Order: sequence, then C-alpha cells, then structure tokens
Amino acid sequence: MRTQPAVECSIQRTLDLIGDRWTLLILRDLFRGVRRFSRIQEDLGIAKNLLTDRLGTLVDADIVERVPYQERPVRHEYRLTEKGRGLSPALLALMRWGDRYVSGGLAPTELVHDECGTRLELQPWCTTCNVPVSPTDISSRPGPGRHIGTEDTGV
Amino acid sequence: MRTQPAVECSIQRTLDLIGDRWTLLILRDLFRGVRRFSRIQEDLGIAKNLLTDRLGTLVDADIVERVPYQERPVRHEYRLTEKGRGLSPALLALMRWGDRYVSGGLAPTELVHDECGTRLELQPWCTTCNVPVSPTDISSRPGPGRHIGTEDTGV
DNA sequence: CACAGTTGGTTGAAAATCGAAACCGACGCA
DNA sequence: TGCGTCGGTTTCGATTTTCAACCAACTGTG
Repeated sequence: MRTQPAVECSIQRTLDLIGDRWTLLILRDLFRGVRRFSRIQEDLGIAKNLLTDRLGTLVDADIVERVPYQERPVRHEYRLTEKGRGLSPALLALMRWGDRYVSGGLAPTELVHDECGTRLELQPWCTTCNVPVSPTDISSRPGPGRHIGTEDTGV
Repeated sequence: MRTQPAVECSIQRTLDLIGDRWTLLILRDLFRGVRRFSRIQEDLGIAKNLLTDRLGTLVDADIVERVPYQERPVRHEYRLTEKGRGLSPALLALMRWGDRYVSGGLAPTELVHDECGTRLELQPWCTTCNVPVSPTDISSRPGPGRHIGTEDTGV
C-alpha cells in the first residue's frame, strides 16, 4: 500500500495490512463462521476478483489459511490462524463503538460474559495493578521496536 | 459506501464510517496531538484534497470538531469529540496486534499505566463480575438493535 | 451419455477514486 | 512591495473498484 521505508508505528503497520475497505469485513465473516468463498462473496457483496485478491493477501500474511474441506472437486475454505484470531479484540472494540455511537446504543448483536450474561466492555487493563485503566491514566514511551527516533504519543 | 437497506452489524456500520485507508491514521494523529491540517498532511503524506474530504466526513459524523485556535487569520484545528475519543480502545487493539504480529513483539511505542509503568493490555471486561474475560467465556446473542433476523456469531 | 448446477475463480472494460501539482485568499513579516 | 504560511480548491492522469461475462472441474439427474 503505502511504501515508506520502515513505518515506526504499529497502528500504521497494521492498517497497511488489513486497513482497506473490505479486509476487516472479510475477517468479521470468518469470525462468524462464514468461511467459503461464495458465502463471503454474497454476504458482503464484494466483487469476486477483489475477494480473491484480499484472501490471497490474508493468506500471504498468515492471518488466514486455505484448507481443503473436500476432495473431488477439491474445494477450500478459509480459516483464521492464531494471528488472525488475535484480531478479535480489535473487531470487538470496533463493534462496541458502533453499538454505542452509530447504532444509537442499540446493539444488533451483543457479546456477553458466559457466567453472568452481562454485556462485555473492552477496557485497557493493567496486569500489574489488576485494574481497568481510563484513557487519562495512559502514558506512552518508545518501545524496543523503535529503530528511528521520532516523536509519538499514546492513543 | 455499500448501500444495503439497513446494515445489521455494528462492525459494518463502523467501517462504513471510518474503515477507509486513511481515516484511522488521521484519528491516530489526532490522538497523538497532531491536530492541524498541514501537520497531519505532512505526517501521513496524504493528498490535501483527500485530507480535506476525510476531515469533513469526520466532522459531519461528529467524531471530530473544527475549532479555531487563532483569529486573524482565522485558523482551525481538529479535535476529537467524546465520540471520537471512544475509538481509543479500537486503535489500542490494532496497535497491540501490530506490536505482537507485525512488529515481531517489539513495540515501536508502548502505552503504559501512569501509576505503575506497566504496559497495557486490552481485555474484554465484565462490569458485573468486575473481572477480565477470556475469549472462551464469551457468547453472543441478538441485541435490541436487531431489526431483521439473521444468524450471527460473536467475534 | 447429455445437460444443468455449484464452486471458486479469471478476464476485460467502464466507472469511481486517488495522488501530484498548480493555484488561491487571507493574512503576517520586513 | 514582495515573500512566506496555512488551509484549502481545482485539475487531470494514474490507479482501483465494480460489474458482467466467461471458465474449469467436478456433481447429480434423466
């Protein structure tokens, strides 16, 4: 996509990979169990050549794998890898934001805690203090993956 | 973007609004305190007409507001509204995913808890039980915003 | 066997979108 | 008077996306 030498921001690196108009929707379908080419295509209304292209990119990036689900004729379906499943919090966060601010607080689908049925929120969590952290209590600092010195601030 | 009658998925509704190649990067800049047109433009390398267009869309959607920071000549900057700040968990989730899977575990920038300096994780959180919830303890169900019956599963 | 149907694509052309550069208006600065 | 900055708008060629047609490898039906 963009071709800068070495982008020193994980958000940008991530969006370079999956930040186009269709990819996150494809991933949502895979999370929902819609795994076959034709099902995804009709569910999203995406052009077939684009779906071919995006799935190829996801497979190349090891976010999705193409596994046969039958012989004669050989047919494949697309499954999330562990890396792909790691996007679950991001999709959940986008979904909760949409619930609150776009769907007017009325969630089309709710994700709930098995044990008590409460709808889930997504919170920054401090593993040391063992408490949720509000945006005002967050700072940022350069991490070990920083190669070129640039300014940055937290999200 | 797509024009389906009423999209019954908050992820899709969200991505219809902010799911293009540039918008989340613009929002990241706003979170980082890069708020002026020219600064965002040079930071991202986005074409000016596109930046004008995207900022306009964000203002229309009440995600960002345009506030004057000086008179004579009148100059404006762009600030996140409360709705915009609500995207913080989504950007944080994308960032953490990029840290882990794209930057090889070496975060270019770390977000830490002010009080103790621990790097933050993003966890689904049950506000009733007051505990973090693992992906295996999540279920989904239709919510109040569902108008058309369709199958769905959690993320 | 012929033939229609399904799946998972590929190809090509038209339409929409993007990117780079030029230009512009309101001002400050000297 | 002339030059520079900021925040844009306009123009136009290049790239992407969309849409429709086509295709190969099978299956199942009569």
